[in-house]
Amino acid sequence: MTHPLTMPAPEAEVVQRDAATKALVLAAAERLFALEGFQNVSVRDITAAAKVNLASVNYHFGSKDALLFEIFRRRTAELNRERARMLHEAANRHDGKPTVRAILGALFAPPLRWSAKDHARRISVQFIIRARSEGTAAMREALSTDVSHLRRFADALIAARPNLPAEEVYWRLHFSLGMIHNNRFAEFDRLHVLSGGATRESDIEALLERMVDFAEAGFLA
Amino acid sequence: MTHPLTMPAPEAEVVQRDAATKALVLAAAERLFALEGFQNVSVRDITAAAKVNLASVNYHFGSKDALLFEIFRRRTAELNRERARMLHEAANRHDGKPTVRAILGALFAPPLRWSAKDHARRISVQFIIRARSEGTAAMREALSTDVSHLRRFADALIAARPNLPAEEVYWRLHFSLGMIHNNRFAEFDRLHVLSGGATRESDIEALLERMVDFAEAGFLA
DNA sequence: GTCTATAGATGGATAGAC
DNA sequence: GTCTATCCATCTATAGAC
Repeated sequence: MTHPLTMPAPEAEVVQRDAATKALVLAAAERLFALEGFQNVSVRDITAAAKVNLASVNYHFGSKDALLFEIFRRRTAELNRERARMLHEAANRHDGKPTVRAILGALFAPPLRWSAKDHARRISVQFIIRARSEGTAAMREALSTDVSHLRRFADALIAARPNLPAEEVYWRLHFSLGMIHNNRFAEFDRLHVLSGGATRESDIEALLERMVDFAEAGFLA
Repeated sequence: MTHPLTMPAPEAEVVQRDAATKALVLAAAERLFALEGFQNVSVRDITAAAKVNLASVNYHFGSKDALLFEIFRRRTAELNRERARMLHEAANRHDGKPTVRAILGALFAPPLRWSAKDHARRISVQFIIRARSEGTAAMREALSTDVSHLRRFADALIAARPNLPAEEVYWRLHFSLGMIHNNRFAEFDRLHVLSGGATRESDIEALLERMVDFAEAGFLA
């Protein structure tokens, strides 16, 4: 025991460095994948950005694809949990039968609030959106789980609009999801150019209200 | 002249084979890129599918990226032309001031009709959608031109809803574009699973009307 | 214009020393 | 667990024969 007071035990130190390395890799990978695209980022890019060793990706995650999938799994689980929580709360507020507006709020608010300039999950939303089109076979497979999480939203919407054919409700849900999936940085930038700077995505709550207004009108049509 | 009646002149034959090879490459590349993603398709995959020589991509197009860009350029130009034509016709029908519904029809109809099961451009729509998220730097640059083609649609919508702040109109146009961009094969399949088979994208005209209904309601809200 | 062979570069994965 | 060196597969692009 050479430094009993200034240093942790060797085992603890190893565990700490281990966890730190893993977290550094996860953060760097998520960021690079979200910004550059999955196929445009190499393991070398990730480890260089994270300032860790090249071999650490394979050591901690097994492979590049496994790392990608781990990020995907964590973020979609977190997002789905938050959406389900908001839907549950909306149901509680409305005696188990939430309004179309409340359901759409639960669907839109989590990914939109994550997109706020100072939010810790800002980059995660971009990652998730990208995963929908560029994801690996394993990720596309896992998106079936996503369907089961959408089940509750579809059922709630059908209950909220009992006179509408279910098929119609599914299509409108599809349209609403399209509105969300279009919120990539590049699309915001293009819109900013088109509008001559009039659109600012900085006011997330205002954007959320705009989106809910638009989709709600579509559902009540 | 060995076969003057059964064969074209050698020069014509060469030109014909040339044009045929180029067309075969273009078709195979568009298809593979649309289905598998840009980075997941190699020049070898393309030339194998087109049953032409490996070197022909570089001979006819210069590089893999140039081939990709050529497909992108052709298809977006064709799509924008058709949208502009429909918008122009709608303006003519309404004394130069088309309704929100007619404008949305001109925006949605071309890519949706191309998506019909038996349409020659069915795969092109998938290619274009993919280009928006996976495109190269050159393609993203070219999407600025896309902005200028959207100008007319934005202006027409602003004129059709003069009491609405322009910023609001831009956001609603953004939402409407999101509805279109979400029409990837994978998303249709997922919706099909979620709805238990109730949604069939085979009836394109019905889907077009659903989309216009939804977006029009959002614009009139 | 077509085709084969290959140069030249990149990237995922791993062995083995520490 | 970390790190270097390296293997091996894959890919784009091109030279050069036909």
